[in-house]
Amino acid sequence: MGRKRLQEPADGRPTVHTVAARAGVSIASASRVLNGVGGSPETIRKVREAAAEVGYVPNAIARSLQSQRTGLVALAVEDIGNPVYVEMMRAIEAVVASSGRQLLVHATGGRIDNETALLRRLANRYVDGMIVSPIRVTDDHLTALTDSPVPVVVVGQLGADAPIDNVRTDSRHGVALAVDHLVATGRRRIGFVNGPLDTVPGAARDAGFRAALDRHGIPLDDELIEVGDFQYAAGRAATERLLARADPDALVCANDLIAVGALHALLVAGRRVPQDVALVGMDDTELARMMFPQLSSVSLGSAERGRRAAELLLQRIADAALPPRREQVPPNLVVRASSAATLPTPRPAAGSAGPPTTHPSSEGVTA
Amino acid sequence: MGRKRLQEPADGRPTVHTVAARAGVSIASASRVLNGVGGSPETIRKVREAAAEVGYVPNAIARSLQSQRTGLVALAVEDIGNPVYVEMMRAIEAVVASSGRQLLVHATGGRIDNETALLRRLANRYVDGMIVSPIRVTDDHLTALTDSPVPVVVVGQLGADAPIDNVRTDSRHGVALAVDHLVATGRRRIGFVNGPLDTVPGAARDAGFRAALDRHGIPLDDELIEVGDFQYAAGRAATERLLARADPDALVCANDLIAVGALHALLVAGRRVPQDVALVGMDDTELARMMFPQLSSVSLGSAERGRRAAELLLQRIADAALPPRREQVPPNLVVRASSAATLPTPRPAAGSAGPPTTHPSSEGVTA
DNA sequence: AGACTCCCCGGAAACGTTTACAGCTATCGG
DNA sequence: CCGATAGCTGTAAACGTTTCCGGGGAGTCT
Repeated sequence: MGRKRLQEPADGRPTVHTVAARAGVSIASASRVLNGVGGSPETIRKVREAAAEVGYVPNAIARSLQSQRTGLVALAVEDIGNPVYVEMMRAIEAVVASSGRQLLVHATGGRIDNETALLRRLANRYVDGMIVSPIRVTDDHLTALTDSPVPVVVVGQLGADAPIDNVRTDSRHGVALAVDHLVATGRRRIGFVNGPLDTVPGAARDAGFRAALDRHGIPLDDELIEVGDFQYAAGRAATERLLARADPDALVCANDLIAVGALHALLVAGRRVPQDVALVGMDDTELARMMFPQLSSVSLGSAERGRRAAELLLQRIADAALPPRREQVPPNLVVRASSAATLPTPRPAAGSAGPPTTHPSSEGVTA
Repeated sequence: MGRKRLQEPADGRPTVHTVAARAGVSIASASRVLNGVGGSPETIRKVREAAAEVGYVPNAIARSLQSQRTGLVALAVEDIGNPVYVEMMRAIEAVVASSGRQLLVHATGGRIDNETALLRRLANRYVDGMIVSPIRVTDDHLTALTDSPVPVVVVGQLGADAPIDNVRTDSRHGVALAVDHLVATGRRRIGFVNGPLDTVPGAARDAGFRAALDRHGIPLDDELIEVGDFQYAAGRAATERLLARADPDALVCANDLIAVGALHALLVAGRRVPQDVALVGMDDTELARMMFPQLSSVSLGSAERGRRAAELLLQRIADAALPPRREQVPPNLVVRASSAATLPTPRPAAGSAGPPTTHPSSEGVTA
């Protein structure tokens, strides 16, 4: 039994060679049995036995090299602490795990160079595919996306013509839902706390807010608009600035973190929510339900978008020849205590673009 | 120039063979140049040029197979939505990234089988090391940990004798800090909302609470103790149950999510915080600062523990022969508005185990 | 009984990289 | 002028797996 090459690595971990030698079969047979394809009952027994005895576990890297797939899928988001991404991640992880793959998470911090570097690194094939949710999109991004050698799915807006799988929502319309609701419940001095205007969601929400006010014939008051970034602290600070110069009776916030900051600022300033100021957040994360009062929020279907993105990605991994697809998840206003209709003269909604679907709030305000 | 094997893969992506052929050198020379080791000026030029022309990117998997390291580090935690793990993850990611590696995140959902499966899967070497923060520890765990073929660092308590790198805190003492503080500010009917007692942190915190009351000579009232799991909803429900049968003047919660749930329940029940009930959470996550009033919380140094764990792991990856180490991060009470001393007869702390270090709260209660 | 089919098995190639080894050239010192 | 040395280069092995292919044995059908 002359063996051609060293079969036992110095670190003593068993390989398929070890198992084969011990079972007295060829590595080909061993491999076949271990993969459950073929093998006579006798060899199956011998190989299984030998594998169990030496505690054989196949090496994932060697397998990947051979099969040209790693079983890994990456997700790149700006901020892993933002609950909206947590929800998205959970949904993605569920789909990815059910396909027997694992999820690799990158936090980009929203830095462009970081993101493109990540995309370019895809070329080394450490991962089978990637889901990315950029908040800023540059040309550099687009080229990196289009000539990525592994499948990429984008969550969020993208240039209309880019031939890249893409699942988006309509946050313009989302803001409109919020404004419609506030107007319908009698609010008129509606403020807006947004994220940076040079981000895709920031710009879309700004446009949505202006359009919605316009549609209701409410003149735009720049004093009622503030901008920070998409974080709690910025939301709170922005709201403090806004309150220092204006007196809103309602506030729309570009995401839930900002809304939580705004709530804090409002309460510190002695405003009652919703009696003095109604508050509507965006993303409808679990954070909205944790607050007191619970926050109304426009769901942008983050979990659903995540789920769809993961499915698109898996399909594309399975078949690279698929045409690029684009899916859209509609926004959906969830009304809770923070914008309950407590103004003296609430009027029924009129002329709003489609009746907002509302989930019943689990609780009202306890006065 | 007869070539021995097919050099151009069907998918047309360049390999080191492509580059070598194009540059007119051997693959060994090409590899050497691309790795920046050796090569004459002339070959360096030719190879660099050829690589640039074909857009060569080395294949990470093949490299891993050869070098026996993947450049990946895994983190397994129960719930990726819990802000305490987000903070820990951020710290770990920072360390890991600065070593040129990437972080792979697993959510175990606290299910034992899930966790041990993950540990056993390590045997296939898809990752260079792993940080795991189990909330339950079984014998199965321990054996899986000890005979893991790749380095593992545990964040959290572990059997005293287990020869595994381990960074822990003293949450018993953490609870004591909270109780001391509440007693010192005049509270006597101190309730406790804990997580499951069959988890390591749950058991430790329970023991800490009982010991602290005992130390202060306060009789234990089982009516004032409730148990849920470590989530917001459970904390809220548990607090509702507690309030239905008892009348605490303070509440210690086993983590911040529970504390947020408790705050919600208290406010819904019409109790003022901190005037009627003082509230102290645990973990000191950003959530504590987001609430109104801001929550006092016992920091267990999650970021610090994460950072240390990552460093231990990297060191062990570099040198497997290191003796097992154990590090400890002390808890630290941060007092904020939710437990401000507003009772009529606050007395100074006496006999408490070491003066609690307190960060000044960024704001008081606005009455 | 012979031919054909089916299945099982082992050798060897392949995935794409790094690297030990040996051969070669050129330079330098004696 | 010759031997040693240093530096570069190419061949080939190695990492651990899967899979193609050809050979052989057993079973079946004609």
